[in-house]
Amino acid sequence: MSAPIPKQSLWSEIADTLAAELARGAYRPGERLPSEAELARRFGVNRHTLRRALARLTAEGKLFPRRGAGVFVADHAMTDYPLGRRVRFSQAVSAAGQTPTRCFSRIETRGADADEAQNLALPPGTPVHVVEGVSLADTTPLAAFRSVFPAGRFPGLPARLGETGSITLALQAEGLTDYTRAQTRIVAKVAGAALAARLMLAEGAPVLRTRAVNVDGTGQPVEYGTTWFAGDRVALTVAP
Amino acid sequence: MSAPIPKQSLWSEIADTLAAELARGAYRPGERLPSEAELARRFGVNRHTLRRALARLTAEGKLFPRRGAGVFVADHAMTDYPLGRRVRFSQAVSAAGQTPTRCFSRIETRGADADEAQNLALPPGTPVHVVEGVSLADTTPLAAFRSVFPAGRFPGLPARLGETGSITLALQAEGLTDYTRAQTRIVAKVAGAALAARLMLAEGAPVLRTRAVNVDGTGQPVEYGTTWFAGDRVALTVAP
DNA sequence: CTATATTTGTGCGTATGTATC
DNA sequence: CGATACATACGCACAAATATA
Repeated sequence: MSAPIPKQSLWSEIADTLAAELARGAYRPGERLPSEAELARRFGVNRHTLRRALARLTAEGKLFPRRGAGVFVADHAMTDYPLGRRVRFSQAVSAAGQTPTRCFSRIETRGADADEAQNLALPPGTPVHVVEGVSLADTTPLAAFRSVFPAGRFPGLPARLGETGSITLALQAEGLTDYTRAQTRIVAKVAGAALAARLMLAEGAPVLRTRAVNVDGTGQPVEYGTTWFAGDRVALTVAP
Repeated sequence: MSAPIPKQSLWSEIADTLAAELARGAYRPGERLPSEAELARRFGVNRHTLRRALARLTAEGKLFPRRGAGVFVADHAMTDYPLGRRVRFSQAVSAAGQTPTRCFSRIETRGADADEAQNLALPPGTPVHVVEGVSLADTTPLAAFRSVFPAGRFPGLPARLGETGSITLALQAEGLTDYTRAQTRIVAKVAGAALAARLMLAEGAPVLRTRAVNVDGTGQPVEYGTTWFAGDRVALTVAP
């Protein structure tokens, strides 16, 4: 006889069990799970042990806890986001049959820091417009962004942004007819508290961060943009 | 009077404090931190509270705990990985001044599942070769991969892989002179237990997963590959 | 090589805070 | 308002891996 049990940790086994039940469709998306206390009783463990299992499923984007309300099954709708020469957020969301929205949370003008200055090919401290906001599909945040523009070249940009609600249109109004993406760097991060709040994600959820410099027809940098995509709601696609 | 303190959670404040000290360079990469017990005393909190702070820094890839030994400062060397028409892992690692290694952990032939069949444009159940392994820079795992090939077209592939140790060379030996990447989908995930072990990462660490289909000159799929990159060791770059 | 101390990982119990219903 | 449910924090104990004498 033998006991060939690998002996994982308890919370890990429970997480696997629950993940399998979720994959099987035992709970519908949006549905509430039994309370932590009930689940702890069911598995015969302490509530802390069960919470650790839930924490992993939450980080994987499968569950969504709401304090005071319960733990809910996340509703997954993956949006494909093509990463081409031009950025077309609206098209990507529309193609998925959803309504694109863009919301600016901060627009300010200040001196460029070292990183921004380098990427925009400006001396440090040169005035730049900084635009922050969130992109939504219907009511779900897909991405948070921060874009930096040389203020000297686009003096009226902040005003235009308020009027048009679109970066592309605002740049056109400032005389920039065409611009393209020079290079993009993509890294994976986990959401900290601030980012998690902006994207309505759990802390520790995976995030795709892209950094790109857009240039005009002469190769002059006109925008240095960073975008954080919710890892379990967006898939970036690259076509050659 | 007033208490204008936002009153974050204790563990969150501690995590921020430690993150600032790490960013300041208070501990060198590879150095051991004070033990959890000592740090807990320093901040005047329970060990669990401190551990939660460490957990976040670990998930962010800043720390690396070794059971029985201590908690260490992670040594970060970001490798840029260009995502072009052709895959050149060796070149990317060499360009960073490191030695590329590839190690195959499993080579088997079996029937294609639904997903594999669809991406290779084959009927489900058609025999395919499945190759799994890890790519390293020096001794650090950068990526884990799984590639699926139509077995009918490359009957001798498993043997060739053992001989050459290279997928590109093995395909050449099987008569495929040239192939290109059709499309790539990129998503962010968190590492589960199995993946964390293969990449020598902490569970919950962020991971970039790419899925790509490679086609020959006629557009026929010849490889369906999935790669998991360690999120804090690799940056994918996309050039237009 | 063995024994012992140290250090991280897991698990239980209890209590309290805070948001929701 | 009270009841419910998740979030945080403390304390204790032991297991497992490592380091050290």
